[in-house]
Amino acid sequence: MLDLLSANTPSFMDSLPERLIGEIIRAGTIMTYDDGQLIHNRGDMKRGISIVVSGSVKVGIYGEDGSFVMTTQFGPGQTFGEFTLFVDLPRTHDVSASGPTQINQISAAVFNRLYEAEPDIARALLTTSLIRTHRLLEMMDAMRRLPMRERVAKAIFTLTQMDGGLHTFECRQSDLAFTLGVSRASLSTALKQLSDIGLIKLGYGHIQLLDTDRMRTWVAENCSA
Amino acid sequence: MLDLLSANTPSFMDSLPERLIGEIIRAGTIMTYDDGQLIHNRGDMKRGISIVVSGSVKVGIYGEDGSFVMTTQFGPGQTFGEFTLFVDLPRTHDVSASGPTQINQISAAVFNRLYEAEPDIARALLTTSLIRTHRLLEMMDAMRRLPMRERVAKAIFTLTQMDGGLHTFECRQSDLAFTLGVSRASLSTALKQLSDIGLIKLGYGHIQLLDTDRMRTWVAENCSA
DNA sequence: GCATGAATGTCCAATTTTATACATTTTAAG
DNA sequence: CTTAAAATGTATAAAATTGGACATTCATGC
Repeated sequence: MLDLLSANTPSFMDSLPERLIGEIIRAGTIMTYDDGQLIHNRGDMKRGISIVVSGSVKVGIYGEDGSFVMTTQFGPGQTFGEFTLFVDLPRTHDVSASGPTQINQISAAVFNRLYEAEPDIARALLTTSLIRTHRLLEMMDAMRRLPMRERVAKAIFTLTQMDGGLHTFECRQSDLAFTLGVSRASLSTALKQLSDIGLIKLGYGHIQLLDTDRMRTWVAENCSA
Repeated sequence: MLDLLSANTPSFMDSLPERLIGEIIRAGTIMTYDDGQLIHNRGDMKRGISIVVSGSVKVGIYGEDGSFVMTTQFGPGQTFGEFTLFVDLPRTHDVSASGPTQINQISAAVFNRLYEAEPDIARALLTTSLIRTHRLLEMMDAMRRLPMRERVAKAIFTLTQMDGGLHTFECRQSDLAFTLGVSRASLSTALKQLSDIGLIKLGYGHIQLLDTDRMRTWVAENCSA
């Protein structure tokens, strides 16, 4: 799954103390969605927090023309929509199921009771929220400051860091382009360049990181200062 | 101040219950900085939370060539660096004082004691963090999906929403361009277009929103779907 | 092993954005 | 009123990115 926003970090459910996990599960209703089915609409004001139980969701925005710009994808244990509980703002994204998916939907009223009684819920949400902000800031600065090649290298590095240093990851270039919000043509060119430098090896349906340390060094040198 | 990240929203200190304000102030050390003085460096791992007491700070990233891409500017009551307390990640940005500025610097050790004892601190941080994430997502999607003109309109609308519907705001086009991370030439063109549509009126050192409602409608129609 | 659909590599023209430069307008100081 | 500095408006060429097209390569089922 191409989840740049929370890859390689503990989810909300992971961050919760044991005793609260059951509480949270009991607090909501498990809803089932088919592949592609809409879960939330951008602009909605309805309040409530959603937690992925199984499957995954795509988070992004549909254009009038039906185009979809994806921001991230969330898997089991991750939450979305939590800001609706604390701030009176419309939802920023359309969320739909990617494959058969179960979501634990907790209403604002029920969640707030738990939230007030159990400080550790705020602490767990805070940790995941801060990590997301950190990632978002990194992504945004990459978009603004870095040329395509560097941006792509950084994204690949981030993605391969999950699963504790997996060296090859499965993904079609079109999916990666979609996740990064760039055209497949540009991505292909950038990947070719990284391949020429010897940082990665391109395959059919997968990308191989040749040398994690060299990549780390290269990203540090070319993407930070 | 051109603060797209938290304009028109309560700061951390605002969100804190009365009785904790004094605690937070006593927990840290007030540091004084001159205009332009560096407060934190991107890449630093040193832990601690910083709260603006007076003045303001510019948050962004310096390029090797000395260029600076600003992400946001924070004023009194707002925090930065809080993620270093919960996550072992390097700082994402360079932070420097904008004008004479006082910062309340609280060490990780001291802050954590308060944080564990007082759940309302986590709750206050969570609220501001979620608002920032919301803004960041909106900004990022604007960058990816919207043409310059729409992006600029949206930014102006966001900025004029503070102070409860101020209709004119002081700023040089070069500053606004800087904040939005675009060239002054592009911004100028976009502003001209918005002016031609009749949404804004351009002045020397200020921009006037002619009709808040029309602008709201226009932004809703052109920037959302 | 062959056929077929899927995925990749690459080219081009069109578009967007930038950097740079310079003319014009506005402000404020003398 | 004059003048200089500051800010804005605008033109041009260069650069980056995209969308579309198409040939090539790969994987898989038959």
